[in-house]
Amino acid sequence: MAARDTNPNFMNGVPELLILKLLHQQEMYGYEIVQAIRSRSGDLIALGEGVVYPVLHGLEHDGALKSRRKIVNGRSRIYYTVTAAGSRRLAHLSRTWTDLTTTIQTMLTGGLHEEALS
Amino acid sequence: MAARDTNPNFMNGVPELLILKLLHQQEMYGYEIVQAIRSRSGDLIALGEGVVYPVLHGLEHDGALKSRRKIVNGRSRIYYTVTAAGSRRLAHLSRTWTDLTTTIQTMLTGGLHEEALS
DNA sequence: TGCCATACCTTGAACCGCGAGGTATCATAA
DNA sequence: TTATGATACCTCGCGGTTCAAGGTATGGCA
Repeated sequence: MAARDTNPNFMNGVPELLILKLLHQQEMYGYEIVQAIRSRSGDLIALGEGVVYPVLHGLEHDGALKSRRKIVNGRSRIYYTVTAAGSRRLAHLSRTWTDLTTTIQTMLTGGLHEEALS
Repeated sequence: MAARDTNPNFMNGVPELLILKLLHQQEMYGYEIVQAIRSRSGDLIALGEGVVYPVLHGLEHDGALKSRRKIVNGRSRIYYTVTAAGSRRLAHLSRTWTDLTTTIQTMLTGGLHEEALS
């Protein structure tokens, strides 16, 4: 429910971004997402369940995800998939994020139109 | 005063990072920093004074910056420079930030499946 | 005189991510 | 049998950051 109109509140939506991306690649359930993010990032990013589940619920509430219950090995899992709206949201978030980080990275390395530095 | 031991709290410290970087390049004062960030980022990043000044004070309090008052054209300015501790802090932050964003970018593009469009 | 740019500052609220805690089932080990 | 750990879901409240909005004061200009 953010929608900051000035800055995109910087990197706040990273969990949402990663979750949307994963689900865009394949159907997954919450607990699986927690571990997938951890392992695919080489343990650099470790989102707790207290982060992932609320994001999942929020995205579903916004119509970006849809879910279905499935029983596997006697365990109940809730699988999520990305809707068309979710895909759009992912594309938009992804682009914003890339623009922002690219800009920052440039400021960190290049600095500006002045390279007389060592 | 953060010092998240798990995740580096993602991108929270971006204002601090940018400010340290600018001051590492040259001595500047608060009002100037606000405009420098705005212009050098092509208006993509617009930090308000309510963000910049507190960060400046916090960094000085932590010994990462030192300041001196200077009168220019009858106007009082507080110029900040980076201390040795500040340089270390910048190096550390910068590295952490780059690692993190690189990882995320890889997760975003590494999918290598079908690609929708813009 | 009035207005805008400069230049500093603080405050309150909003927001987000986080850890801690809670429930329940299944597999394995003691 | 019991107990421990992994699986799998969930919520609550704290804390840290950012933000807009507001406040003070001076200088330049019309």
